[in-house]
Amino acid sequence: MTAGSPQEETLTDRVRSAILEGDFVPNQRLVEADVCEQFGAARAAVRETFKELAGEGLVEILRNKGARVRAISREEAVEITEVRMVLEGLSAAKAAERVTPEQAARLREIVGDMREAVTVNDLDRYSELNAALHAEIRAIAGHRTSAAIIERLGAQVVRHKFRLARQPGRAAISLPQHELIVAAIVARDPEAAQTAMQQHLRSVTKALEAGPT
Amino acid sequence: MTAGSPQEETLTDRVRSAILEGDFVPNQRLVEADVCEQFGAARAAVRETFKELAGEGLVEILRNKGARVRAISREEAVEITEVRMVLEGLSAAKAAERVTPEQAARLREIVGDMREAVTVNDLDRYSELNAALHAEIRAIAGHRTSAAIIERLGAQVVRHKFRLARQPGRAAISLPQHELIVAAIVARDPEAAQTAMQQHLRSVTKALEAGPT
DNA sequence: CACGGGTGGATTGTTCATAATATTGTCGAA
DNA sequence: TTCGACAATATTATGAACAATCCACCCGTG
Repeated sequence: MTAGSPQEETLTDRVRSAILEGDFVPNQRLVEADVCEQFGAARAAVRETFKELAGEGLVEILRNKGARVRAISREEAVEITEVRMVLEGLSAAKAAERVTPEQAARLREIVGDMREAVTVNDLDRYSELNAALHAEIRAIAGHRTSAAIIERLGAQVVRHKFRLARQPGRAAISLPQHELIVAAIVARDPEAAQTAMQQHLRSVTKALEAGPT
Repeated sequence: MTAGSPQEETLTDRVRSAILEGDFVPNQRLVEADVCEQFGAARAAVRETFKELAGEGLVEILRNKGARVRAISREEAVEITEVRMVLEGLSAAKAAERVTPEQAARLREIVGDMREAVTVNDLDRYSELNAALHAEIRAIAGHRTSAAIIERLGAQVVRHKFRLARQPGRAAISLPQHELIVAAIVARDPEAAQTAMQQHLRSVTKALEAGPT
């Protein structure tokens, strides 16, 4: 998870990336033979990959009908964000307990960059930094169980997140929330960190519910 | 999830049950050929099953070395319980928002049975009712995402939970906590339900940490 | 007796062929 | 024309065989 062995990229990773990159769109059928050819793999391997990704919630398998990219409804995206809310809250609390001065500096640095990205209105960069900040907090928390689940859930809602980041004024709203979170962690205040993170994601939930279908 | 189609039990389900029942013990190697014979399945199917269960965290696969039942350390059990803490807290809060009078009655009934089980010192029954109560709360919450994760995590720690339930006085400690949770849900007080549930699981974490290695 | 290397058995990883199943298109009758 | 049964096709599910890899044991040597 942190820095696993540099072994070759597995087929599952490649197919997952393809889904995340949008090479396969939601509800698209994944015909085994086609995927085989596309990735130069055997059918058995592809089948195993589908089962694996089904466990991650990225594809769904219908008996005798094959696999397809799972489409995630807005309701489900809200549920997922609610779960992330409490898990990232836990993560933030743990991070506040364990943060070192170096890590604190790193957090401040990221937030500083976010602030700048907002002023120059660079949404892509802001989104990138947002992901980096959350990831850094997870790393500081050192809580593998929650980190793994958060990442898995995050993969399921990439599409929704993407659209969300493009809502006008979204960055301006979330920036102060991020500042609050980092401030609490740096101050080593677990409870404040947890509530700050939860409020941040609650606002994401709200935005999702208000957004397009 | 709730009452899916009555289709035949899949191989994955059967192997998962075998692990949960203890037919396979932690760290036991799962040789493909053996499992094939034992369940009368083909190797390809067994392989797929292993990949699937690996995704659920029940088995681990070592490249070119096969699969084995994953052993969960006490530290990991604590982490898992921490995650369950916040997720079941979310679940309890949602349940408090949505509970109907009939459901409230059912909750009270379960707690009543728990109380009785404690007086007659029937630990098995208490453990059973405990699971039933938590499941009922999840059902009331109607939050599939969190329910699925909670159940997956619960499967990983069955062994630890089993030992925990046997600690002397454990039931006497957790009974009032359960009463508090149900009271909050019945009173339709989400925040109280959430904190009550979190405190309950926090005590489980404590007990785990204090328990045997 | 300790150590290194090689060899044989066991087990996994991969490929291909075959059977089972669902879907789609076609034809005929009302 | 429209509906239903039936056949053709596409796709998945299963099974068997082959190749690659790892592991433990054994033997020879210093």
